[in-house]
Amino acid sequence: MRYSKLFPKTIKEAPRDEVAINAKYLLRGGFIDKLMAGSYTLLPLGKRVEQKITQIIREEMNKTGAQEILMPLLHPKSIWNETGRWDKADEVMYKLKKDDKEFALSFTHEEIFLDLIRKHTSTYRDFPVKAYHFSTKFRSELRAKSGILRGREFLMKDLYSIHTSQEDLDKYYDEVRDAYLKTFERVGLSAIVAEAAGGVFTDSTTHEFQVLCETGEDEIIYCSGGDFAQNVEIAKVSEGKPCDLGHGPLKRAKVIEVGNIFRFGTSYSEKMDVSFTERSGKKQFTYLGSYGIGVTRLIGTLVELFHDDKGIIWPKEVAPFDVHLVHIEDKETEPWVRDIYKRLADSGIDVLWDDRENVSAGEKFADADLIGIPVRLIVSKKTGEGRVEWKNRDSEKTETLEVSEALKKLKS
RNA sequence: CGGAGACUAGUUCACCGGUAGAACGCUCGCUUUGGGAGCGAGAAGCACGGGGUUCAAUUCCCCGGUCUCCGACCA
Repeated sequence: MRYSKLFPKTIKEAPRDEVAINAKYLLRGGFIDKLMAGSYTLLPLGKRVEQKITQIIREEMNKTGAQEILMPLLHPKSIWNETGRWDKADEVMYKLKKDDKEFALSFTHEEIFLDLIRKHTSTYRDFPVKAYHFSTKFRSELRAKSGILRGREFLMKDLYSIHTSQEDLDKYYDEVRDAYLKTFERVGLSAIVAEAAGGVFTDSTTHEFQVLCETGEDEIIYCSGGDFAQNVEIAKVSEGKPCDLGHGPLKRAKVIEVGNIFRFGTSYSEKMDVSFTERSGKKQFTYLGSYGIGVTRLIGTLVELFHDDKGIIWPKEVAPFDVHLVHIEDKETEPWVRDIYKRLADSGIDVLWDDRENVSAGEKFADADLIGIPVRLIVSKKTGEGRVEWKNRDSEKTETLEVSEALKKLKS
């Protein structure tokens, strides 16, 4: 991709009042655009990061046997009345009325998934079913804030699973838990699984995936040995107490919640009459689980965690491009950079080539730092024909390499 | 929804009771090219909306809107 063609360009100054680091850098870098508080467009760069994350999640979900679907966002009032959540979740739901019919914009999909299941299953042989989708969630937050971390409309991956027994649900629940940890690890985050309350979703205890971050809104009490973590909202112990397994005192820390998993048992199935015929011929209610990962929030979290005073430092796995190729303008060197770009692209490397003319070297460096692609390659008179200067975004060290060496290094 | 701050050029800001300035960005020309380049020329704003005070309001006052922060709230 030629940077000269990329829409839009970076912005030198962040909007005046913006405080959240993720908002500042994502807006300045041209990853997102704000329509209103809590409502953002993912621009091409942001969309690329989202696609990288989405693909990782998809791979991990598929490994658990889940299948990808896409459920609607506009829901009739009737389906929400079946579980009583039309009234119970009134605060978070966006509701609309048109020609005397009432609708809600989706803030979750348990009801929709259960409706699917009751229409398309009948016997125990049809279970379990595991389906997920990536789609927008609408939540009427009292106050949208912290940039992309708390929007009124955001992208989420939600997975639903339905089983014929609590044991089967529990087994899959643990599987998803591991898949989530793997997913977060792959995008560059180390998540802590914490016990929490279920809010409008369930009265039973749930698990949240929390990432340590000073700017987070949640707080957990946890053991650094990894055997205990609870959201402070339900924690019955306090920091400083020794943990049971002797890993030293419990700590209290600010965190960002990037995912969560719920076990509903038969509570929703009973209300919606989602049942199956078991071997004996008897009718039984099904067991529901639901599991979410906030995709847009994940992008914001990565920026909060991985940046310096010049810009973003994307983990390799989710960076919008593999390489930021910077050409320091010079007629003589133009064929060199053209050739190098082609060689990189032909080897399947995603390259953002800053081909702008009449833009100083300093400005190109500053933009490269802001955008945060992990590897910066420079082509100039100084590097020489067929050679590039390699610099990792997270280091000050540079080295000049033959293109073939750089290619080898990129492939490894 | 309560509290605080803000709203003036594309952006960041300044000024001011007498209808507006800078920087950056943008356009054109020349010159430049290893950390946000230089010179010259140019385009660009009825000052968030509405009301009030005043001879005169972008400026003071009131109402509304929007944004940011704090709080309450929260998969």
